[in-house]
Amino acid sequence: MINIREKLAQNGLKVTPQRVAVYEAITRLNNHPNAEAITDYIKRKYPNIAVGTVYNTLETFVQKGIISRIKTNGDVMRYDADLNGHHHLYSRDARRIEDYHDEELNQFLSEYIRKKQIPNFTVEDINVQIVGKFID
Amino acid sequence: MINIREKLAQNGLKVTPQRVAVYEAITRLNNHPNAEAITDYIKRKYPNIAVGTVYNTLETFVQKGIISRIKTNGDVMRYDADLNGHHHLYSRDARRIEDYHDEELNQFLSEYIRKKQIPNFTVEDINVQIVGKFID
DNA sequence: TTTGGTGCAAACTCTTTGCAGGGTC
DNA sequence: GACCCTGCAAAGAGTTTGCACCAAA
Repeated sequence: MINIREKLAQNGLKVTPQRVAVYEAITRLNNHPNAEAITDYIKRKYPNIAVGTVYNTLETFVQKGIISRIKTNGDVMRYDADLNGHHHLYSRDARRIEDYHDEELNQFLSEYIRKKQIPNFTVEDINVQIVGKFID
Repeated sequence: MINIREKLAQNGLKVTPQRVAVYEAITRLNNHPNAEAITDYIKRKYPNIAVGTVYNTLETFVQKGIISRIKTNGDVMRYDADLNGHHHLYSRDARRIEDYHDEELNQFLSEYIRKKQIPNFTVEDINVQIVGKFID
């Protein structure tokens, strides 16, 4: 869990209530929310926040590496505040996305890919999507 | 390489020039094209095809399992006609997506995940996204 | 004749952008 | 005051939908 105020400062970004709220919304919601869910959440506390601000903030955060975008089926953009290497479980339609932490898998994959040496490509990150059915 | 006419028939879909064209566009372009690229490609041959038709067709194909959607950063929907288990190399901004075939990796992953038994989840498919830099 | 499927255009959703106002160093 | 950030509203891009027409079984 990072301190968002410090993180903003480190990146030369002003610490504003909106930015803090956006970051907190993502961590609290922790369902890899989209911009709408984030905005709704924040509006409970700051009813005046503008969607434009939310989108701008999210984009800034992604650029600075404070959060990351999660790959979806292309319908909406979704965000993740957890930057520790982890993977995701997807429902078939990709509406539901949950974390899958597996250090053993991480180890194996980075080692495997390092050895494999993909031609004309420099690997920066490896993400596993496990698609299937959630059983509740 | 499947025979699209047969495939359509098997799925109770009428064999129309548009449907065949959409399928061929995806295989020919083979850059995991979006609807726009597919439409542009088809228009060279059938200038009258409607975008609505392309979208409808793509959705139908995905539902029937004739093609699949590729996960993106949420900007646009992109499609893949190759249903054989394979993975993808992504540029950081996810604009460029290339195939990564690796049977050894497939073997390992399906075996690994099978053994691992993720609670409350039935695995149907595993996809690895390798994010990094293409060197041309 | 009934049932899809297509073209066209309008509608809708999600995201980006321009601009005026406000806060902060 | 210069700069950055925000709210608001409009614009833009991508996708979906409704409807009339057409073609094939």
